[in-house]
Amino acid sequence: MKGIDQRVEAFEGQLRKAGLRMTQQRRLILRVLAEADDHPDAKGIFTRAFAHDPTLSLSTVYRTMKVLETQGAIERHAFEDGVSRYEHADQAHHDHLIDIESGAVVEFSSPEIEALQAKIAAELGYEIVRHRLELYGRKIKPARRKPGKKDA
Amino acid sequence: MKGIDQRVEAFEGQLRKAGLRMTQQRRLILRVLAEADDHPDAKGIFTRAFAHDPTLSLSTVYRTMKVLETQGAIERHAFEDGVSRYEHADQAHHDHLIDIESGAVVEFSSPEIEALQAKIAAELGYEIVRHRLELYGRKIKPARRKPGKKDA
DNA sequence: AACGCTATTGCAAACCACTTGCATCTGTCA
DNA sequence: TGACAGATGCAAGTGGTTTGCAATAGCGTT
Repeated sequence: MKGIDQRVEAFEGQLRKAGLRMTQQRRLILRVLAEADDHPDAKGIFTRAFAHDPTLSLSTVYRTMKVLETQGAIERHAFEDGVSRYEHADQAHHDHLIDIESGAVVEFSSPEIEALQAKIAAELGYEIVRHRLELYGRKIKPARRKPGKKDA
Repeated sequence: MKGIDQRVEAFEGQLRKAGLRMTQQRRLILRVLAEADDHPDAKGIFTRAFAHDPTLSLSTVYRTMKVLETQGAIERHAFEDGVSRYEHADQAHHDHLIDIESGAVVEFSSPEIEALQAKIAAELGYEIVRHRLELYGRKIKPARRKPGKKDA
């Protein structure tokens, strides 16, 4: 948990520059996001923030998420169930592996895949603007052995 | 445009086997899907089918899509806008490149990427059940030259 | 420190894609 | 041909997200 306040302050400057305001609500939502280590949806963010400010409304959360996304402060993802989930954007690019049993989201990145994507797109006459890569899988139950190398 | 009738017939047998019925509506929707070379959504399918049978209802389309998906006759995709789009499933596995300017969908497949995905998942202790890979890009305007190699 | 302009908020209603309850209709199979 | 269970149409219901509007509150200015 490092640098949450700095992040909020930095974002405040960013907002100001855009002629927007740093309100209590935005500060709160920003904090909730910074403290989250998962990928909460709007309702999840609302619930956590609501605990600190019972006057907050869900629509403000939605509106704030849009502002944050426009400002590039967060990223929005929609996994299989279709609901938008958010994560703060101050991390390196990565894709997601979703555990279809637990719903857990694991992040990963693969320069090789990115390179291949670019190559494929180029061959089709396109340049990639963005992409979406999600793997849906289930945990491999490791063979009951000495925890060395595992088979397939 | 080959084999639409055969496809419909084959699917009829498949339905029967599952204790389901081949209705006029399903026949019609199946035909619309077989004739489609794009990735229409429910409303699009409805519109096309409705032209042939004005008594058809949108809910029947949705219900039919669910049946078709369950039977493995079609695949459902949800691109960025979140609405479900469908395509018949009698083709090889592929992913999609979406032209962000025209909305056109180009299909492609890359065994190399698939292999990398499996490798990455394995390293994280997962086996992939399914995945979603979408590239969003824009057409590269070719340099006005002899169509040889192009710059960046 | 108070002022005013305008962004922002809360609330409720609206939207949109999709689903569902129910009465009716229609494949299917005997 | 008849009966029964599956399928349909319609309208109402869901669930996530957006929006109109009047009230509130940042923030630069005085």
